[in-house]
Amino acid sequence: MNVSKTCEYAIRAMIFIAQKCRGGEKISAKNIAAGIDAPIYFTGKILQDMSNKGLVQSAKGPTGGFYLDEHSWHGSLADVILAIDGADFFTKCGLGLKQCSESHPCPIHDSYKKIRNDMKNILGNARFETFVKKLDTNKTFLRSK
Amino acid sequence: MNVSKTCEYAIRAMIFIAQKCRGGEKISAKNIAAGIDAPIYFTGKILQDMSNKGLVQSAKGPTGGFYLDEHSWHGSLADVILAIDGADFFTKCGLGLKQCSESHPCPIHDSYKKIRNDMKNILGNARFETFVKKLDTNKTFLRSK
DNA sequence: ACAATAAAAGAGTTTTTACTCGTTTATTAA
DNA sequence: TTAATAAACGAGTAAAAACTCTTTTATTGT
Repeated sequence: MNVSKTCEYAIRAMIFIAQKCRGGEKISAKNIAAGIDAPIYFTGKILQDMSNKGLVQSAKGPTGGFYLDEHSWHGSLADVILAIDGADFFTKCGLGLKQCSESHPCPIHDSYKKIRNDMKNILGNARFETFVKKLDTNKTFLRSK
Repeated sequence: MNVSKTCEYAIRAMIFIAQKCRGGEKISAKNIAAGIDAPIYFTGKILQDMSNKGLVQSAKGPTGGFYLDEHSWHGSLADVILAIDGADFFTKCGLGLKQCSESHPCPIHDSYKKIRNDMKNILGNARFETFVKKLDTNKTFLRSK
């Protein structure tokens, strides 16, 4: 999974917001950083970027913070990766060839295509809503103990 | 596939050497770099490292160069990744959590484990010998047109 | 012995990614 | 109407990854 660290933080932040903000509540960058065990200022920057890209919504001032509108709430992990890291994850050659296609394939083209399609499916179907319940019941976690 | 660019070059170099050196011939760093369309000095450095790690064999002087002994020849892509990038590729959490296990899993632990196991299998069974024939007959390529 | 060849070694530079921090702007509630 | 709060913005620094280049060492064929 060649996602940047930034993107990992973004995904964790996204899932965390989804969990915490179902009722329309907002949550601050500080609390998000704490909740996902990520560097605070850096998390702030990432959230700013995510907000610019429409992945999350934000409001300034006291009672402000980040949240998800209806549309964002239904998004998937694939959306985050695409927005943060770009299309490379879904399109780039497994061996880094600039040119790699059906008609000019690298040696691992076929097998890599297969696992990548699996990833595409998994990530595209991994909606934020999906994760909330297990987080609530402490069956899954977004940070270390 | 979170392999470094260095590792991509290493894999391509490895496959290239396998193809070119079946009869015990040796091939220079310069020719390898050309054959896989990689920066020449950098390729030299990577080969040096691969040689130190026993992934490839080398000989100095005229008629010298890189080649594969019996053992290296039977290696797999997984071996290269492990030697160059370390175990992270095969073990690290998909969301970058320091602590992620069956008993303390991240939200995508299970689905990520599945694709990672697929990758493990594919990469572990991808022996260099496997690739040679298709390269010979120009059905696959290690560089752009 | 020596010139040519090629890897090994060492010490860089450049670029990208990760990460910080002070200042400004918007919003709220007292 | 002002103090407090929180995001937005700008301009950084730090660390890691990618990449270069010169010098040294080993080997070969002449």
